[in-house]
Amino acid sequence: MSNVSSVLHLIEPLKSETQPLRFRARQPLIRRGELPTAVWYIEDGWSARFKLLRDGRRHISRFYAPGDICDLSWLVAGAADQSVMTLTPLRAVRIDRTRLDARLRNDAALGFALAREALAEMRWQAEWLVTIGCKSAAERIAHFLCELYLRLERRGKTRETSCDFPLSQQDIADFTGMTSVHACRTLRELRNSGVIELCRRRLRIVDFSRLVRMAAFDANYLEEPMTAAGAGLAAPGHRTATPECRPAAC
Amino acid sequence: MSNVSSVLHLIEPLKSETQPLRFRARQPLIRRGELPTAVWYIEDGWSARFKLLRDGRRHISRFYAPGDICDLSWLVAGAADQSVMTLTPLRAVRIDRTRLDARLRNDAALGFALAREALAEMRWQAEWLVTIGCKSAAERIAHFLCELYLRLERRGKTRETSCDFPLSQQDIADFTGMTSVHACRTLRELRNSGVIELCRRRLRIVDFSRLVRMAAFDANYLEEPMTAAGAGLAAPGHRTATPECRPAAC
DNA sequence: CGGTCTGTTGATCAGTATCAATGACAGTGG
DNA sequence: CCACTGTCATTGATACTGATCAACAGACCG
Repeated sequence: MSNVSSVLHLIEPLKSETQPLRFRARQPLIRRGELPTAVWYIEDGWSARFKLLRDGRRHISRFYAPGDICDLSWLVAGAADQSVMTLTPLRAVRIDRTRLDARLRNDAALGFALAREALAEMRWQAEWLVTIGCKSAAERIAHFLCELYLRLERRGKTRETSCDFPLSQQDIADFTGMTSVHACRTLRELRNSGVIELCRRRLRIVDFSRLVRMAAFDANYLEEPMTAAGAGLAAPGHRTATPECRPAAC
Repeated sequence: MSNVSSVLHLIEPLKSETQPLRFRARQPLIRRGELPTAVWYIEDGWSARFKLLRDGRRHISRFYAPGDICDLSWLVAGAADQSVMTLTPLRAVRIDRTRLDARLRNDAALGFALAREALAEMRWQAEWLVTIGCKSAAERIAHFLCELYLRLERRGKTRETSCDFPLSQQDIADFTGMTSVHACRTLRELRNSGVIELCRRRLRIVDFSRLVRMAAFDANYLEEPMTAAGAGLAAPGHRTATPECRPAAC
């Protein structure tokens, strides 16, 4: 993902065990409140970072797919404030936190790479905040599928136009902020309209450009035209601000 | 904010200008798609990071208050993917990006501090994702007010139990993912129930503990009891998972 | 002053949640 | 091999949160 010196490359010598560890599905990798002693480089399988509220509501704030590191935020001191559990059987390499932490204090290249990685993650989260914050159920799910597919494609984890998709509708719902019932209906619409196929834990993107349009998604973040100044054109309606910050709707 | 060597301390020698710069209210600090040439240490005033969708929907993903750096994510290469505009008149110190970037490659302490800062920001965003993703309008606004007050308190920007609050209801709405009309009604409920006072750009927390309860907020992240294992107790209803990840509702 | 923005309230509507029931399927143990 | 169990996807009926539309008053500003 990074260009010159990725975190993955730099932490290579820190892998504690020669053999990656294996976890069964639906096992906790960490529980909220625990102190992480390591981060995991995920070679295979999926997991989810989530939080439970007292009344049972659950929200998933992040999925980890093969190639992800789970979780960089554990490198700041203190207890994990969200839990992580595997969704499928998982194979992951353990990277000892103490050793990584110690090296970070001396190795500028590693610190730089880690900062870059963290900042990139921040950008992704900021984008997803916007999606959760103001898009419809259909847009949220379409956006999620676009993004997921592109992420897996960059890692060579897609075949033709399809990829593994081990998530239940409950998982999708908890990630996109809706109920599983509504996720079900929304997915059905997407399938009925012919933009995706989804069965037996496999997702196939039939019409990517249409999915992108349905998502109000832009891989290069093209949503906002940002014409030269956008000035001089006021937007109508309640959601209006001063001209220089509110280009006209289109 | 950090303990030993904060970013703020480390970037001290990088401040490009002796005098901080001033901006008027409602001016763009950056527009989406532009290449940032500096980050800003905000001494006084407020601003917002946001994104506009084609149809005019706006979502604010972050407010910057005095003491914040706007924005760390600009240190990764490439164009800004969200815009930032001032909400009030602003006084900020310019920190040249090229110089910061150059120093980052050699200075392990700076890289470490920056990484810590970025990771802390990630954690905040992940928490806010949960809030936006699964809480009610009243909970979201209450949560926001709790958090804002605590953040300002840490920086000594509160007096008694009150603080400046220059945000319009439209700003609050765009941040918490609702309409300004609904934000208005929700704020009114909070005022009517006597937990806050809010007038003439000043917020007063009358009953903090009740506000916390209304927010399902926990400053120390206490929402999830995370009893020893949480195991053996299945939760009812649609939003159910395996026992080890789903402690009973309460 | 006259325009613009903000806060406010009321009436109505749409999107999504909730509740309930069912069928398909996988895993388990007798 | 088959009943038993639990999970998951699905559908229908209904309820409710929050959006939308409309109108107006006060504050602020040129």
